Amino acid sequence: MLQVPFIRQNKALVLERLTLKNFKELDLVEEVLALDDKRKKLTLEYDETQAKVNSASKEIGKLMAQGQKDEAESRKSEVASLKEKLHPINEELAVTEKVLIQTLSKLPNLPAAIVPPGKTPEENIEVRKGGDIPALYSGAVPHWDLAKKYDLIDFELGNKITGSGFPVYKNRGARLQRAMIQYFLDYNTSKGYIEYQVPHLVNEASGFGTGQLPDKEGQMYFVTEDELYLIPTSEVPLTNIFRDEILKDTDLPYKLTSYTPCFRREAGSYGKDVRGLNRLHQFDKVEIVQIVHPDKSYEILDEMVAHVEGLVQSLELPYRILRLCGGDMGFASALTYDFEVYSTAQQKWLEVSSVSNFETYQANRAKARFKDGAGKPQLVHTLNGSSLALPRILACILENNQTAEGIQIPAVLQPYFGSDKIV
RNA sequence: GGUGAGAUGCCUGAGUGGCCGAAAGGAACGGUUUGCUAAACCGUCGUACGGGUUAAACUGUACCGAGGGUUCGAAUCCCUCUCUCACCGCCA
Repeated sequence: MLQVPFIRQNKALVLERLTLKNFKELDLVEEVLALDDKRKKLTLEYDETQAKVNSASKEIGKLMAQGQKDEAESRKSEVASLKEKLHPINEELAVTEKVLIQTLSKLPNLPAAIVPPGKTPEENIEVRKGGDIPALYSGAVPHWDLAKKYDLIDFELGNKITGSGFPVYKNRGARLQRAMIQYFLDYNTSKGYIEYQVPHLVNEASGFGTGQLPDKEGQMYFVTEDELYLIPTSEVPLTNIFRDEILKDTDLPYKLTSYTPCFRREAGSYGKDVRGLNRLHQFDKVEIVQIVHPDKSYEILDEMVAHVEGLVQSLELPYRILRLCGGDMGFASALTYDFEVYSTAQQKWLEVSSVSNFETYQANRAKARFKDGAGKPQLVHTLNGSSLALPRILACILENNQTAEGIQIPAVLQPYFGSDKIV
């Protein structure tokens, strides 16, 4: 959530930045300010009336102790009339506060100064690229054919057990997935990230804290009976570890990593985008999260991008790093870099990581704070990134490394996989 | 799932209607003492939203798991919910 005092002091900037994010409901800004004014007015009114009640009550107590019953009774009736006023004020205040939060929640985060303008993925800016796109082997086929040929993934079996988008990995396909998880986690922990295993279902407060709720409700699977959501990414449980916490500034930054499956409904996706491993309802991902001092977050964002880049490079895959334009960014993000790897057999780039700085947007929703030098609570900045999402990496390894003799396994994965080739 | 007990500040823990935003101890932080460490001593040690101020000081309101109720007045009494613990049942 944006902070109301900030909106108040920087209204023009807020409107300009929201426009860059291709946000249309600009009237909401004015609405938020009006609601906040109303909230303040009602708060004052309530507090003043309640103060009168409190002091009268104290006096009644004294009068009773002194045996001045008549005087006490008259003060009682005075309090009663004050309380009649109090109830409606209180109710209106509660409604106003609720609507304020609801309205404020509809405003996305403001894009950082260096976010390029644009509405579509075509307008993202390529900031770096690396690796060579290999010449296409003459007998090359897409990964879904390779998966069948080498008996690595059974898509039909997933259809039977659950539905489309829930593939079954088997044999060396399953082994390769496990090898990647292991390697990615080891890579992250070697750079100071603390490994976590977190719940795969979260409550509503957690969904709100990271910005998935209420807006992206349809993206998450919901377990009605227990009112829990299946996580769309481990960002949600990891970041919510810090919800309603006041941290010590000397403990910052917190660096966390976790492997979890991720569940996404992907309602409305269809066609060739969902072929094979390209877009799934359940997939595996290793995530990195940092909780940092506001002064350091952009420096740390760069550090995280470099961290993920090192991981992609070690897999020897052709990649590019994009700075997302305003219109392509996520709701809660202030600046996002996407990593894409090139799938030779499909001849297209596939997103395998998204690294973002949320500044105080999530922290304000989750009330994640630290005590600054003066001992005052201040919102932290939160960042996260995939390191990495597995299915598309798997697709690219299979497609790019295929030869007539089989599929070559990247050197860094071989110790985990137990072999250098799939034949 | 059943039965019983409980939920107070960073922690332990007192508080059963007004003097309680909350005793006491511990931890932590700052300082004094000390050759260093330890000990001792002094001080600080909630959050949110308002008012106020250049900023402070100061000040109002709320919060003792959450929500509601009784009362002039609630941490304290009542109701509902959530969670925790113990025992039983079931079970990886």
